[in-house]
Amino acid sequence: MAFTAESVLQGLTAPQRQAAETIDGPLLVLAGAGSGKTRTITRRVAYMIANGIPAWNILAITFTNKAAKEMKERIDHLLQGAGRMGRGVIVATFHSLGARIVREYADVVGLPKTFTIFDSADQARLVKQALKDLSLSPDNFQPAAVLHAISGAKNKLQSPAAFTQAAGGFFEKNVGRVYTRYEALLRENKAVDFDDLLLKTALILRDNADARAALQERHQYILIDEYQDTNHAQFVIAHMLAMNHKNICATGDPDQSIYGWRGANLNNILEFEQFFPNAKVVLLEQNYRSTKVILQAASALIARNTKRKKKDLWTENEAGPRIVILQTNDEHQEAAEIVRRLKEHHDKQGLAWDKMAIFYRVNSLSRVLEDALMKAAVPYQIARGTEFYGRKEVKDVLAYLRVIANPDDSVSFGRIMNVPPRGLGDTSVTRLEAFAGERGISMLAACGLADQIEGLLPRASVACKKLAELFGQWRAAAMPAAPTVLEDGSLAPSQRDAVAPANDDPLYDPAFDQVLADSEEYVPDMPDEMAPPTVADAAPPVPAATAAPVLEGGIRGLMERIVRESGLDAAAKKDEDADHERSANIAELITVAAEFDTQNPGGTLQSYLEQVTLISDVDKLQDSGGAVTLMTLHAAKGLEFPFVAVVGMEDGLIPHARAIGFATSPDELEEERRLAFVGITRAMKHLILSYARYRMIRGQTERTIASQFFQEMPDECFEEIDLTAQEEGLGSVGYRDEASYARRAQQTRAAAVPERTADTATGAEYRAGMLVRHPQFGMGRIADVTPAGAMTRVVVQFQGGAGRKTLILQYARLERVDT
DNA sequence: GCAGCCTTGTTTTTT
DNA sequence: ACAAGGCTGC
Repeated sequence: MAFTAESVLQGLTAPQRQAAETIDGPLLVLAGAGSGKTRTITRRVAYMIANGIPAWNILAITFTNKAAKEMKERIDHLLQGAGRMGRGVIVATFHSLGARIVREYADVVGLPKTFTIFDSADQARLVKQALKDLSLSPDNFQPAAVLHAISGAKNKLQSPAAFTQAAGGFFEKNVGRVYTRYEALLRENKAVDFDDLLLKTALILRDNADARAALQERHQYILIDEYQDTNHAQFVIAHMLAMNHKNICATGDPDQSIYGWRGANLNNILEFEQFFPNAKVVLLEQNYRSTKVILQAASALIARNTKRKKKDLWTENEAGPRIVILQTNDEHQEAAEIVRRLKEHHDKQGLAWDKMAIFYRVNSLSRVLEDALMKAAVPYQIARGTEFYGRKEVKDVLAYLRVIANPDDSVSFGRIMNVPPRGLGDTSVTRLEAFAGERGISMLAACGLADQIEGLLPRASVACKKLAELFGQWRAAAMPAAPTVLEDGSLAPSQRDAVAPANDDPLYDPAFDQVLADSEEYVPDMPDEMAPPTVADAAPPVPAATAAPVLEGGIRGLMERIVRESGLDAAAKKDEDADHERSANIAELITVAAEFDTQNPGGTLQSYLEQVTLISDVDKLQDSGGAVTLMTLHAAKGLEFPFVAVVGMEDGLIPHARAIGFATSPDELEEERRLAFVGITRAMKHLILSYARYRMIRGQTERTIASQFFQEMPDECFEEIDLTAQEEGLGSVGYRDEASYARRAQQTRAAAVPERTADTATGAEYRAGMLVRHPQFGMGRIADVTPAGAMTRVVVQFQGGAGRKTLILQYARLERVDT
């Protein structure tokens, strides 16, 4: 078949075709679950190329690396079949795109090109350090909460100054101080965090006309998938890129927005037409994935939401079997029964293992399932790609690499300074830190000058010098072309504090402005991954990549050398009996690095580190692994399986306790409903929704009640299997007990309160109206109590700046104030 | 300086 | 239940 504009549209339905044909101007594709969205957009890209649009001018943004890789493959496949190459199409995630743009325009934001990307663990470390520097207690300012606030600010493009200015209460004011210090620490380490990849990209595009123009020309046709899950920073990036050529296609489904907690703004998609006037809107409502029964239940559920664009999903598929609602005594019985049913389908119907999946709300539920699968000898894979990179020994090796790539990364250096033990204990580290702080140099640099440090033991001094020397050698081998950032005076921290002219823009950040001023002589170069391929009939629009440092022996060779020369392998071997997995994990890391070398010949150390840092849980999943797939509901987005089981369909899990509370926003409950909707609509034919009457949560067995979402789906979709022994007393709180649902829920919750003495709060002794004292927020009055055993929540109206807060009683350390 | 024990806390979900 | 961080004893 000839490769023509017409041929690539073959087989599309009318609305799909309409979407694929609209390549100029803004386009919104509202694609219902299972409506053939991926098919449509890959064809759309092929259609563009068939119409003569250079592949490298097309940018497709996906949600995960895995989705990016798959889309690339599908496009390649479409174009190769027609004798053309589509390799030049850039497919990236917002974060990987951000990493490349920030790398390319690093000097515009005052960073060396070798900057490090900090992961969540590094971020937590930095926040703790910032709290310490400001003498704020981590008890009153939980690092996770502070980090969340900082992340929220960054997603809204708020600089520390702007955030502090807008801060209302006591807590926020202090978060503002922490944010300021946190940013300074990032800069000292020449590092960025995940949010910075978006924020800095947005700022580069917004504030640097040259960069904006260049990037607009490079990315003339933009396609953004999962648009419902974009946050403000991503929105700004999209707008800045598209504002000139206006060829932007957003695809998504408001009903599948499940990342509100991460700053995703549903309005980005709901109000697309206001942001992009004259936008064409295409609705894909026909579902090709699921049976009528599954679709009916899902549609009924999602219809309860108010924040949505109404869509009527329909299908020509068969009615299919009813959805199984499985009730069991506990999570062990639940897991065993689900595995039994999977096995039955495998053995009797010949359904392959990789056609089945089990979803859960929280990762902690996976353990019991794993046990049951293992016991039944059922092969399974679990979407936890990041877990491997979270292991201590793996992080240690990567920390060495990060210091080699960026010697200013003192967070990584601090991590491995004494790993394996080389006689540098707390005292020596403190001395070194003080010395480095005084001189404004990195920890590694301080190590090199160890003999100048007063009070440092000779033994420690020798160890320091030796370590610094090792890093010198490694750097020379790995970064031949790289200038030593240590000697690069233009990036001195003092630059940050320079006084900038007044500006009343609330988003204005003086530090950013300062670095902009230095960006005149910037000459863009193309990161190699983004460089367009050489195509015979058209020249790439930008010069080829500048020579990257060639790494002898690849990442693998470097890694092997480090592991050997640092003494890591000796240390791992030494206590092999205690922890035999350690050497194995390091070996595995080296194997994966070797794969990277093969796939990315000439790949730089930065590109390797970038890839492992930006990896996501689903990225490692294999399509044809011949294994049952286990993952969270969040990770399941975008996937489909003939057989799906969703476990833990209980109030408190789905919807999660965080979202049920009386005082929490209805928006959160809607997001939980969307999450359930996503889970259900992953199923093509068979679906099990299960709940257990008792479930062990954090070591405590808790009585549960069925998810309230069961009430929202029609009974005729269900077949109920009840494996609980009908016992005396409470009876079973099933999904059907609508009339007495609320009353029973209360009873069950009250009965579920574990045995505790009066001094541990369970809610019984707290009532609305009572005066209480909180160690952090001070005096307040209880507005509401929601009894739920260990999860009992109280809403307290605090006096002073703290305002109204919902607290988990068990953790809140509330104190009654008797009047 | 370091290993092992004990206390403490634990807001899902993730790039 | 489980992990991380602090403390104690060598």
